[in-house]
Amino acid sequence: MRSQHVTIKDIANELGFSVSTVSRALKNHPDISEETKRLVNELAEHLRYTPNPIALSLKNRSSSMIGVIVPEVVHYFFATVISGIEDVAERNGYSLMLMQSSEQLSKEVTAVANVMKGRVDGVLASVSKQTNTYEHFQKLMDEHIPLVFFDRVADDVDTTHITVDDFGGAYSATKHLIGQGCKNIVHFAGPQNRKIFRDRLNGYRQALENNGLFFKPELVVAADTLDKGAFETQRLLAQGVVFDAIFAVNDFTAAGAMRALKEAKKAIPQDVALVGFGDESITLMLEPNFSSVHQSGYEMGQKAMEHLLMQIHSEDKLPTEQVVLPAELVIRESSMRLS
Amino acid sequence: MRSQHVTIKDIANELGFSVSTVSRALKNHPDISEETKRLVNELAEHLRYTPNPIALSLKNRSSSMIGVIVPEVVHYFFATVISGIEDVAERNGYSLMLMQSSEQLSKEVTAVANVMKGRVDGVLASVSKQTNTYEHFQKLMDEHIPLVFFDRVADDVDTTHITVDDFGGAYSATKHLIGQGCKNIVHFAGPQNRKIFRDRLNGYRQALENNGLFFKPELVVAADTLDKGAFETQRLLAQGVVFDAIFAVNDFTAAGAMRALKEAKKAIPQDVALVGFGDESITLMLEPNFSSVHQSGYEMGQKAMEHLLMQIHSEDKLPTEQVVLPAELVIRESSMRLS
DNA sequence: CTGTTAGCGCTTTCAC
DNA sequence: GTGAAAGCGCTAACAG
Repeated sequence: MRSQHVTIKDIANELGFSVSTVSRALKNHPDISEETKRLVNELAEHLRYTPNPIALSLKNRSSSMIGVIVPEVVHYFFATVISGIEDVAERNGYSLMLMQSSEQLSKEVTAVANVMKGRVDGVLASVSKQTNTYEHFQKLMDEHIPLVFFDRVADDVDTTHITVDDFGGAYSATKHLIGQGCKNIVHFAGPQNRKIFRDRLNGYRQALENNGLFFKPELVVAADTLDKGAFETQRLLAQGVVFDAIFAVNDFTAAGAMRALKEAKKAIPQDVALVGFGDESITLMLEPNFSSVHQSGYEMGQKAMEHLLMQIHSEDKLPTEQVVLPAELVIRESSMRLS
Repeated sequence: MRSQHVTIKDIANELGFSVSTVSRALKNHPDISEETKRLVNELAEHLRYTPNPIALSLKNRSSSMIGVIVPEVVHYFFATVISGIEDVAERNGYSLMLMQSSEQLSKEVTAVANVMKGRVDGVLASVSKQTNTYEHFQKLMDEHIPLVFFDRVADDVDTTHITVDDFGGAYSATKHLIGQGCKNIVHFAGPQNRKIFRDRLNGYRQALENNGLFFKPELVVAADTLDKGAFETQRLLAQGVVFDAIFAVNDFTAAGAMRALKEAKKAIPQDVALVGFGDESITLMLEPNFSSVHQSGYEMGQKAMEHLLMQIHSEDKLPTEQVVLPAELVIRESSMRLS
C-alpha cells in the first residue's frame, strides 16, 4: 500500500506548462505572469499538491531532520528535554528523528550509525551510562555533522555541551540547610565516575567549608535510588550517626529517605531536614512536600536545539561552547525549620 | 557547514567504472565479476561510502520513517509507548519522526501536516484531549498513508486501534475490592467524554452488579488529578458519606486520596482500601504501596508498530482491527484487607 | 514570461 | 561483464 502523490509534473501536464514554470509559479517567482500563477496555484490547491520533501532534501542536501539520542525516553527529565527540543525544532521547520540507547553502548553506537545514514542535519545527544568510548561520536564530528551534547556529555569530544549547574545547585541546597540551622548534613551521593555526581558532591562540600562546617566523610553515603535512600537512612539511624539534614543526589533517593524517617518517627524538617535534586513531580506528591534543586529539562532542550541550529546555519565551524544552565533551589516544607 | 559525502560516482570515477557497475557491484549482482566487486567494495570501505538514504527514498518512494504523534512525551505512559514503538521500529529498519500535540488540537493538526509532508511510511497516533474533529486524520487516510491509533483513539476514523482493556481492568479492580469485603466502593472517575474513562466507569459498575452490590451514583465522583483526589476524599469524609474503598481512575488521583485519608487518620486498607489505575511508579513510592491496574505502554507501542508494519508491507488495505490489550490488576498493600 | 537542460544519488532496463 | 540512459521530484542556470 503506497500513496501516489500529485507532483509538479502532473500540474504541468494538466495545464500544458513546463515543470519549471509550475515550480516557479508555486514559489511566486516574479518572472511568472499573474494569470499563470493563479492557474497553477488553483490547480495545485485542487489537486492537493504538496511538495515532496524527499526530492527537496536530495536537491538541497539537507533533510530538516535532527537526530536525537537519549538514554531513555521514559525518564521524566529526558522527556522534558525532548519536549523542549521539539518545540524549538518545530518552530524552525525541523523534525526530530528519535533514538534511544536504553543505556547501552551498543545501541548508542547503532543509533549514531542510523542518524548518520539518515543524513540528519545535526545531532543532539546525551550519552548512556555504559558509554566509555566516544569513537562513534567522533565519527559524526569527522563527517562534519553538527553535534551538541546535553546533560550527560562526552568530555573527550570537542563540541558544545549544555549542562545544568550541578555544583551550584548542590551548593545552594547545602547552604540553605546550613541557614536553617543544620549542623550535620548527610549527602546521599551518586556514582562518582560521572562528572554530574562529582559536581554535586563538590558543591555540597564547598558549601560546608564556606559556611563554617567541617566536611565529614562519614556523612557522605553512596545512595542513588529510592530503596538505597531508605536503607541507608535506616542504617544511619540504627548506627546512631548524628545528623539533622539530608541532601540527596536525586529526588527518588530523597523519597526513600523520607519513608525511612517517617517509619522511625522522625519529624521532617524539625528532626531531619530534607532536600532532593531534580524537582521531579514526586516532590509534590509526598507529605511534606520536599525541597529540591530544580533543573529545567525543557530549557535545556531548547538551548541545545538553539545551539545546534546556530551550528547548522553557520558556514564554518563555530567555536564550541560550554553552556551551564542555572539550577535553582525550590524550597518547600521539608527543609523549612525557621519560619 | 555541511558534510559532503562519498557517492557512488566518486567510486566510479576513481576506478574508471560506470556508476551502474559500481551500484551493481555494491549489491553483489551476479553479472559483475568477482574482481570488480572486490575492487569496488574495497574502495567503498576505504572511502567510508554509505548509500544516501534520501536518494534511495526518492527512488523507492519510501522513507523508512514512521510518524509518531503523542499528546505529551513527558507522560510516563506515553514515554513507555514510544519506547515500545522505537524498539520494534529499530529492529525493522525504521526510524521515528516524533511530534507532540501538547494536548492541543492546533498542534495536532500541524503535526499531521508535517508527517504528511515528511512522506512517512506510516503514522502512529494518540489524540489530544482537545481533539473533537478528525478531519486531519481523515486526510491521512485519504492519502492512503497507513495509520494506527493507540490508547486515545479516534472512533470516527476507520482504522486499527490498539487500546487497553479499560473495562476489564476496572472490573477486576472492583471485583477484587468486593472480594476483600468492601461494600461501599467510591469511584473517582475521569471525564466521560472520553471512551477510555467511560469504560472504566462501566467496568466498575458491572463488577458491582455482577457481585451483588448496588451501583450508587453518589459514590461516583468526578476527580482525575492528585489535588481533586485529595479534595474529594476530604469532602466525602466531611459529609459523612459511608465508604470503605476507593477505586480511582488513575494513580495520581489515588495518591491524592491516600494523602487525604492519612490526614484524616484513616487506616489503609483497614478503614478504606485503595486501588489506582495505570501502575505508575508512584504506586511504589507511597506507603502503603498501592494496588493498581497495570497497563503496559511498552507492549502497546510494540503492538501498534507491528500492526502498522503489517499495513505498510501489505499490498492492499488490510481490514481494520480493534486490538485490546489485557489490563492486569497488581495487588499491593493498599487493598489487602484479608491475609 | 516560459521552456530546456542538467543535476542531486541511486537503481534498473536495455544495449552491446 | 559493463555501460548508457532514463527516471524518482524538484530547482536553477541558461536560453529564448
